[in-house]
Amino acid sequence: MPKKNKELQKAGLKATLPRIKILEVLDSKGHLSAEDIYKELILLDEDVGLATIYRVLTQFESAGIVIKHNFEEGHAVYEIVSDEHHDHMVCIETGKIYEFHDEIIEQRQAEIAKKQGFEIVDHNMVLYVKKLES
Amino acid sequence: MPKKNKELQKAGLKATLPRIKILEVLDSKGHLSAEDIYKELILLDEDVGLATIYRVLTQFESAGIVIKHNFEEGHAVYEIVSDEHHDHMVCIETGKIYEFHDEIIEQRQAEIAKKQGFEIVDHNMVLYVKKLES
DNA sequence: GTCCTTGCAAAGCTTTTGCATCGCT
DNA sequence: AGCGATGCAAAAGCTTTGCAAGGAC
Repeated sequence: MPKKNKELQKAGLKATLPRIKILEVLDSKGHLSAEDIYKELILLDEDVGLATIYRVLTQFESAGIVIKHNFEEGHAVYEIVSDEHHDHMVCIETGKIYEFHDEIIEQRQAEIAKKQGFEIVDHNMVLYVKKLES
Repeated sequence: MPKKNKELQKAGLKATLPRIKILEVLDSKGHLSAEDIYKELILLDEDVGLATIYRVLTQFESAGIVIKHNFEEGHAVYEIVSDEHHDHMVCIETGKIYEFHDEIIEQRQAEIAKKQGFEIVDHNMVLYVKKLES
């Protein structure tokens, strides 16, 4: 449990209650918007201001603790950075988010960039899908 | 030149001056935000309200005339739909947008979705790149 | 003439910021 | 104690909407 404190201190951030709670919620629930986290914390009887959540998420992003995604719903969603990179698949019927990783695609992307004289700094790939007829 | 009128009528939209002008600007300048188009039209001495541009772009999107992209700059950018699908590469140093298409990646994406019991409805792939050291 | 479109202003949403208070270390 | 962090409320984008006036067919 003091693991999260270490994580925060390593990033130069004081281990405050709001920050720890936000990390915990992200850990257990995955892909959330600032508002989602806000509501989640209210359910847990933790009174954290929405502004604080935005500030903390921005700091976490700079520290490399979370990634911010701009899927297309008019708001950003955040997730904890895991060891291995992955991309996302969003079901347009259920809104559920699935993760996947494909080395062949990653390699092609690097080649494509290189062919034009670039190197990849980051990338973003989202597949919008729906269940196949059964 | 009456080509744009036909295009609009086919979509069930009256061929009004604002709509024609917006199409022309998108045709010549590529990837633009609503604000970009607004400024561009002012330069051309065409007085079109920003709200109209948003409304027209939304209609164009529904009609399949333009695509809306949510890159990550806090605003959407639009481009005319071309015959062949393509993805984007954004240079983080210059902000320039490059287009590319890769059949191998497209196939992998379809396979990945299928393996999980889904079919792809749409997808979004953006590579953020920078120039290789020369 | 009818119905769709437009422009302006106002409202809506997500996100950011100012400032006094509070809380880690 | 000191300085960073928080909360509230206000402000700042981008985008949407209501409504009266204007334009296409």
